[in-house]
Amino acid sequence: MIATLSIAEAARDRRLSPHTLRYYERAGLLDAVPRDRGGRRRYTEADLDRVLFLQRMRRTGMPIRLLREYVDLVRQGQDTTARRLEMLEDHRADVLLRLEELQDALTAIDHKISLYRRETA
Amino acid sequence: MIATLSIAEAARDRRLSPHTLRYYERAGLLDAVPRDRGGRRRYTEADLDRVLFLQRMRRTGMPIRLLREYVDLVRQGQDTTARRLEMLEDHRADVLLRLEELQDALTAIDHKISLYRRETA
DNA sequence: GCTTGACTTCGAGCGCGCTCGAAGTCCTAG
DNA sequence: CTAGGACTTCGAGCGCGCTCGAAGTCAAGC
Repeated sequence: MIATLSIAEAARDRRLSPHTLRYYERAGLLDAVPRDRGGRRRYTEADLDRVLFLQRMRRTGMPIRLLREYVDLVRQGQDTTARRLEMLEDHRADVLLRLEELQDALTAIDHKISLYRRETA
Repeated sequence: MIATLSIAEAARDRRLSPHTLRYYERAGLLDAVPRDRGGRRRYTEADLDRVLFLQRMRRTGMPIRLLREYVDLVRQGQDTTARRLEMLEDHRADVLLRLEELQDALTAIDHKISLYRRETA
């Protein structure tokens, strides 16, 4: 038998709150999480993988709305892969742009820091 | 005489809205912008430089609250440079962290994209 | 049987960063 | 003198992504 996790365990595992896990489910980002006899959620490895994916996308700025769209496509099955690929490529371009922005800002910050260091010394 | 810009010009120049420029001023992020006889703002180069700085910091996720704190330190003068340096270093660490996150996500996205490409082909 | 505590659903609330719109002022051109 | 348009202030509103709390349920341990 495979191990499943309670919401508290899953939350600890993925370093987010049970509130957020329920919110993601409500928001349509997780397929109906299986329940035990008492109606409590039992997270499977697949659920946790999905959460990991969501976290990565969220951290890189993909909005919930688009994530829901993507997840809906996954639910609709095989013939949506082209559209999903397109979404991933779009997001990839976004990430590259933000990488550039961060690099640019890093340069500026470093410049300013070195000015301050000189001044303070 | 040095050129100054109206709010519309400044906004165009910095690619943000007049609303946002006023908001930044209200939020204490810009020193009182000089006005013409009619009470309308005239942005100096120094103002635009400040805006550029703010934009860079905002784009890299520094909250308005911290920016106000920083700007307040600038207003307080020379003996706050140590604290300002500290803030910049803190933010720098943040940026590095987010760079790592982005890189990590990029790898994951690329992996997923290549899976989709294989599947679609 | 009773308590405890981790869970459930639901709707409301919050902090952030704008974004907008109403109402008024002022300069310029005709 | 008038109309137009770009500005002003002010407060309210909005979209996002959680975050929280109330009220109820359920299973386990004593």
